[in-house]
Amino acid sequence: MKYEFQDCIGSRLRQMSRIVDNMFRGYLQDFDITENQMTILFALKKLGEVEQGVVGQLLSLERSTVSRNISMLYKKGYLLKSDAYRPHISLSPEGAALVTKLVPVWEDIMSNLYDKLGESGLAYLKEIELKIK
Amino acid sequence: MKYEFQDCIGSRLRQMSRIVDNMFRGYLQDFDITENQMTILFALKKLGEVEQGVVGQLLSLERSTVSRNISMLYKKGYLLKSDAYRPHISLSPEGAALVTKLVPVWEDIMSNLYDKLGESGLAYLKEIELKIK
DNA sequence: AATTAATTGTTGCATATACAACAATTTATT
DNA sequence: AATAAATTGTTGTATATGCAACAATTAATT
Repeated sequence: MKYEFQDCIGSRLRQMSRIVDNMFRGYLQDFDITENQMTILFALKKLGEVEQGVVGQLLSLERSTVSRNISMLYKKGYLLKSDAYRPHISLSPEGAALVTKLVPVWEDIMSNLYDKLGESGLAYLKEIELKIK
Repeated sequence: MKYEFQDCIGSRLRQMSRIVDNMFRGYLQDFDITENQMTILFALKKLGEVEQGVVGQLLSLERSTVSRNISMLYKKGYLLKSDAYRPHISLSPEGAALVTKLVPVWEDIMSNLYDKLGESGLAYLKEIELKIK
């Protein structure tokens, strides 16, 4: 056997993701949203007005997943949606306001993670990301 | 703003995990289990006979998640379970046989990922893992 | 222009995950 | 030994994810 079970890259990425997500959740306790939803709001802040598929493309999320995530954020009032078959979505004023409120919290999380990872850790992460994508 | 949204470590780890999990799923199409379930079977192969909490500890999984994951694998017949309140669980003969069948497939996946990541990528991953845990 | 093909979004179904509340058991205290 | 405290497992609820099948629309062919 070339590798040991504990080397499994899939398992380890999943675990790291869980650990970091747990940390995010701790910081987001007082907010109406989850870490995934925050990611989508941040993405839309950058993207502006787009078809929802663009979000999936950017985040490697399956169509159906995007559909439901968007739907939830829409129900919460954070999104605008044109009423075509493929509606363009964008942040509502409430969504934009929430992003503004979230940014400092997110920066705290990032600082916390930076303390753990260091400059080299960030560079390593970017390397791995490039190679995997 | 110190960081850009696309630098978000949580979001990026989640995405990398999704991408790699998708790849795993492709390889596991002909098997009766998911990539998560495979991880647990592999863990039990190493652990032997343990309380299920040990699995959660090892993989950073919440109690309730472990409970349900174990329950599913048990229903599939891959686990043995003593009938105490905190039963000791272990691989059943079927589970052990499945692990044996899975190993070469898993090695293929690992090779594939190794081709992408290289020796340095693996080292980077380990570094990040150490720093985050 | 009409038909065919491809794309995009939604819904049903299954698994994965965490939190909260609870139940059962084990460990500590007195 | 009896009671209190801590630990462990389960179940209800909510979100996250992907696949398959379908519907609606758009793009391509003829």
